[in-house]
Amino acid sequence: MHDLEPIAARLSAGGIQPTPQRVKVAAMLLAEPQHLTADQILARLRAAGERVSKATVYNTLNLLAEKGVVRQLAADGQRAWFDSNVSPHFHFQDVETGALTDIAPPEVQFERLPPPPPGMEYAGIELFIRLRRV
Amino acid sequence: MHDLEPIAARLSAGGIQPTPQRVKVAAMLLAEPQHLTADQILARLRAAGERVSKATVYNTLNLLAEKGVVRQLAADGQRAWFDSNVSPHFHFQDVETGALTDIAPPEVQFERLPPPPPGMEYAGIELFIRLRRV
DNA sequence: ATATGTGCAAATCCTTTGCATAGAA
DNA sequence: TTCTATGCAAAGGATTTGCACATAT
Repeated sequence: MHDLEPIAARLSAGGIQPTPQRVKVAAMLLAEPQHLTADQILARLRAAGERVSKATVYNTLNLLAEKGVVRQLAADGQRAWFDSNVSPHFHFQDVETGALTDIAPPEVQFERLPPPPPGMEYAGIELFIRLRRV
Repeated sequence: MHDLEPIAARLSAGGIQPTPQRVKVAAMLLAEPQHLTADQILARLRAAGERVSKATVYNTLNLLAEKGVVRQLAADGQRAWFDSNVSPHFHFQDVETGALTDIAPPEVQFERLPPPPPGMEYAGIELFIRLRRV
């Protein structure tokens, strides 16, 4: 793992103290556009020889999501998925494997969306298009 | 709890053997348009004096969802939500409380949607508009 | 010094499973 | 009878928590 400085900078920019563990967790997810669970990230860190605890991985991912450095997805009712891409976009999901694929924003255009109820405002839009094999 | 006959009929129509427990579980959810977790349904059944086991509630809800009698939602990464409304519609979700509210289909119109990838077909669309207090 | 972060194991929450019993076809 | 459903408790997976230790400010 290299190029940790820009990752550390992104954490700092998000108001997160860039500790070595946090930078490693963030770097693993932000390495490329992808969707990973906490356990997958932990496994990859371990496989890469890094020593990070499970608690720290969870703490860090929650913190990153809260600060907007990564995006947390509710893709299934069982576990949280973390998306390295925080710009607006949508997802295909294979109903059989659970695999997630990005849909670029121009692929989805809304002709109409409801106004938020009184006293509320939009906090985000999550669109999943479930796919099955033909 | 009354009017169980039409519920039993809906189960039969869905190819589900309408046992007393299944009818009670289904009746509790289908009583009105609502979104409930398995545990909420179990608690309400118990509060109503019904004796149904947790395993049966889970088994039944999974079966109902599989057969299309109810709809299962991945509204958060922690637990499954069950929706009594199986006709196409979308949801608001309060990011703070997790509460779900229906959005009627005409409120959302898509000007454009991506075609499914080769060899795949649409299995459903799930749209959550997250809301926060202003 | 004082705040904050980390690691471990235990605890918690949600869901499924194994298996004996009960009920339906 | 024979197949299917139910209930209980135990097991399982994902996540959080408590607390002592380590690290940063």
